[in-house]
Amino acid sequence: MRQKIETFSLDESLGFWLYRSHIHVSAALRQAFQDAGYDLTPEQWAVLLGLREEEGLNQSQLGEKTSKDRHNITRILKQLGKRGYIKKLHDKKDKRAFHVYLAPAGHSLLKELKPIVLKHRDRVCNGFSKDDLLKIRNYLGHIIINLRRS
Amino acid sequence: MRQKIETFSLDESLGFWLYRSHIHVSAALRQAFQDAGYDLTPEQWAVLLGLREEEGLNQSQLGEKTSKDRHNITRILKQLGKRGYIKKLHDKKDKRAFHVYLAPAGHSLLKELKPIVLKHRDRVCNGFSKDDLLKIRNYLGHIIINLRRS
DNA sequence: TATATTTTGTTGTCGTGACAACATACTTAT
DNA sequence: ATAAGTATGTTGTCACGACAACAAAATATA
Repeated sequence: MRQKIETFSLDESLGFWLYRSHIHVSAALRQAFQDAGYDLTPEQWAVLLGLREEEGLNQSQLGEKTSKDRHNITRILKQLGKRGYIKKLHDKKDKRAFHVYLAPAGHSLLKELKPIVLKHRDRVCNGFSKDDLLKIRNYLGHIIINLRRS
Repeated sequence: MRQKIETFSLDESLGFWLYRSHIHVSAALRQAFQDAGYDLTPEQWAVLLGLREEEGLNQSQLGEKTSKDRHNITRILKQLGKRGYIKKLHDKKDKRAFHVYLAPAGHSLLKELKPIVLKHRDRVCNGFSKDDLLKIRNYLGHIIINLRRS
């Protein structure tokens, strides 16, 4: 009769594998931007992408979409605004809120970065079938759901 | 004849799913520590765990093990040292290097946190079979390998 | 041996994630 | 209508990831 050994290690930790893989993917994208001469962080990229999908969101909604809290969204938008990639318009009814849009420079940037990001994606996904990618996505979605409600 | 549409979105981005799931898992662990009255970050936890597996590593090796660069290791160890969880001993031969060890308080802490971490792990892994977990680990390992060599 | 290169670790800066405190303004309850 | 509660956004602090610059010491090379 074998006793169950309740222990843990980094290599057995799902959370740590998520950390590791995230770090690597993020670093590779950062590097790809840098190599191409763009001074853009992966986080800024995510916000731009979120914006393109749904322009006119307010900052909270944008944060929800990109899994960032409003504090961080504020600062990331500040960076993107400084570079002229986005613009914020006041909500006519709600004087607290803004609607965030891509500025023309933002649209251009997305187009310019497209080949870089596609190349990066191919590199990350090398060796995976469509089915693999779907499975990974489902697994990760499952993990997130596991943590949703207290 | 259907044309292939080369586009991308956050939901189709593997990197973004990794980001999202990592953020959720990390936040849940941080919260679990906090709820139990421990002021410890998931990163500090990872370093302690790495140390327990292999005491006496120097900082570079510890960084390699925990996927952190030496700059961050320096500062995380500073935090852990302040709290008395680790100790650094000079290498006899190499005057630049340290060997890092768990202090008694560090060993105690690991024991105390064990049930919290196991509970967290069960929550994250809820609904996954052993086989699922192995597959996820392989997928994530594959991604990391894809990014290893330029 | 003398010089150049590499390795180990620290410090400082910036961007980001977590969090508290705050101001403003919208919403709900009484 | 007034007050209480809630939502939006900003700012500040700390910890961490990325990176540059640096010091010290080991190693390689001439």
